[in-house]
Amino acid sequence: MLNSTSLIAEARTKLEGYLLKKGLRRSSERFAILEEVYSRDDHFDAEELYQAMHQRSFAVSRATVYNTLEVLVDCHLVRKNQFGDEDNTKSRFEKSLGRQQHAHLICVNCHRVMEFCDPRLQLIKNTVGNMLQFHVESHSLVFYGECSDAACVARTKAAAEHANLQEGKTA
Amino acid sequence: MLNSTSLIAEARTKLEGYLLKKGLRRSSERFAILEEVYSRDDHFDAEELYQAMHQRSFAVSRATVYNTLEVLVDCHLVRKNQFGDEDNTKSRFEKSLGRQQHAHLICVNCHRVMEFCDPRLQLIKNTVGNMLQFHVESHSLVFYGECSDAACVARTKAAAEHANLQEGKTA
DNA sequence: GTCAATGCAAAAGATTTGCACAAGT
DNA sequence: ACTTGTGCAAATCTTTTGCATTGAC
Repeated sequence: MLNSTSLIAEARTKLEGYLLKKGLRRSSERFAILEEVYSRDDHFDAEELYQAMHQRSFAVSRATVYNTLEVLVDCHLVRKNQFGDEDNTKSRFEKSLGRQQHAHLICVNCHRVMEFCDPRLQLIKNTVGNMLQFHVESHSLVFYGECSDAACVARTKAAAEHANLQEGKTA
Repeated sequence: MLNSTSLIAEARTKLEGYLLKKGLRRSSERFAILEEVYSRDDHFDAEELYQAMHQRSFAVSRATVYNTLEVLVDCHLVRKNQFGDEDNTKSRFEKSLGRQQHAHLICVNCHRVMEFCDPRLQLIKNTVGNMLQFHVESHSLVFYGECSDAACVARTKAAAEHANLQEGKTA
């Protein structure tokens, strides 16, 4: 298992190789954004990354954030997710180097994101490719449900009771 | 297996029951939209539904389309999907009555949508719920890859050759 | 020096919202 | 009659784009 220091070093090297191969420029913004991405362990959106870069006093524009995230996704240093939970319109990103593909669990109440690996998914992937003559490149598996975090459960229960009262009134 | 005539009848009945239970009104728009949804076999977005309603000469506003789709999703007559392919920002919908949950395959080249069922997914679902103390309500499994449609393959191959030329020039 | 990358602000596209009117209860 | 649903247009939110400037090569 790689520690986070060598992980970022490996990521930097990989990005460098990719940029050279593609004839893209090794701008300081690209490496600074990579640094920020690899310093985080969460599933962040473009705006959060933008804000974090500003707090880290390496201010980049939103355009550069979006542009660079696309580059990082292209060279497989970042994975892009579309979780269809509360905010169906924005993408969430995570670093990918040294981390195997995993499923995501989204709590429909508190929007917490959890991760889960299951080797059976790989078997399904193989079957689907063969059956439908489809060359599978990647996948996304998301489970939606209710997490067991105490605060979330309490909040949800209270909200449900409130909703029942409302329903009782109108029905 | 239900035919489409009885399917729509069942859907209408179910919607009626849901609206009554919730104290919502049985507006003609809601039933007309349900009708349109159940007459289709594809994965459509809100705008396509809006346009279809206008061609069917039952003009409804976009606001009503969005509002009604939410109602139909709530009562499980419609499923809402976020496929993160070409258009990461819009949702695609499909009727759900009488159709089991399935995985989707999205061709990254032509954006064709295919469906696929695998019982092993259910097993994963059970495992994940138990392991992480998470009550799974629903899921979304999407495979991205290249389909084997002749026209799509030819188009993609031509595009790839063009891209290689470009890369050769700059690198 | 050249051309791609950045920053900014404006544009675009999907969805939501506020308000006046229509219609289901 | 009462109050929710609808229609319209404006607002919102994320992401993309155009253009002038900066910086990597």
